[in-house]
Amino acid sequence: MLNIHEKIPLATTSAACCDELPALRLASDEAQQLAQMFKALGQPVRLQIVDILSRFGGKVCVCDIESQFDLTQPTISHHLKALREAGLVDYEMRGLWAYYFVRPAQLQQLRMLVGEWIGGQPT
Amino acid sequence: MLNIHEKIPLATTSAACCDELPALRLASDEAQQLAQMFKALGQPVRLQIVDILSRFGGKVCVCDIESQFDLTQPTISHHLKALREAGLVDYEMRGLWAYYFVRPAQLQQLRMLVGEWIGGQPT
DNA sequence: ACTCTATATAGATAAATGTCAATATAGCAA
DNA sequence: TTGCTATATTGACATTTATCTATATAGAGT
Repeated sequence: MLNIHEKIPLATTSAACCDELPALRLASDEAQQLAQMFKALGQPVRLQIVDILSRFGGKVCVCDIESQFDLTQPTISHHLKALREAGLVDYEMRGLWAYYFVRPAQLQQLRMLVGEWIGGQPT
Repeated sequence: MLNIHEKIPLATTSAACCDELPALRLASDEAQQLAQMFKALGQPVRLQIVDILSRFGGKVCVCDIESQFDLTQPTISHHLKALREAGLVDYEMRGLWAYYFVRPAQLQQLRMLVGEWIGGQPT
């Protein structure tokens, strides 16, 4: 039950502050990068794309991804780009086809962070 | 290396489709809910708020959260609302003060999903 | 009853996002 | 070379988002 104002008369406005609450552990740039990964997953279509790639566990042709959604090709391409820029997936060209796959190390980063968060607590 | 068109003459346009790629495992509404959690974490300020609450491991006064950021009170309030609506945090009023805390079960859901994704693969 | 304080809500605004239609790019096939 | 195919890029547009200022709400102290 943390509260900087606890036991300080209500009238007092700016109280000496918060050595109890540790400063941000996530440096701003680190938070930026992690947030970009979460954000990429924070869109149902992209979440499902990552789910497809992860569960298939290999390289999947864009055409197969497209066929799972009722969206235009440019829209899928746009979402794939967002996932690439977040570092969550990568791809490889083979002739005309592009094969996408997840980057497990990046997913691992997310799992580790969330794991640290709930590490101490009972489920 | 999945590709519905593999070994089908290029000229052929609509090929018989994709029984190899399993249908979406994440139902649309499930994806919606999970995506909302990821989206909530996909904003650096909210990510840091959750990090603060998780690492402190208890209930934290809004005033203490505000003091960590260079943002106005309504902006922090707005982000807390987004986290609440995603189900990631909850709060409790005590007099004038609101004490926020994480909901570990929801975080657990995220960790489980990501864990399933990378489960088979080497890190 | 009045005032002060902590938090939430409303309204405004600039910026970012998701989608589509149209076009570009580049490999393959005839 | 000419045309077809898979994917990416561009540009437009409506929606959502992050932020602020101003205001509302409601508990506490006097």
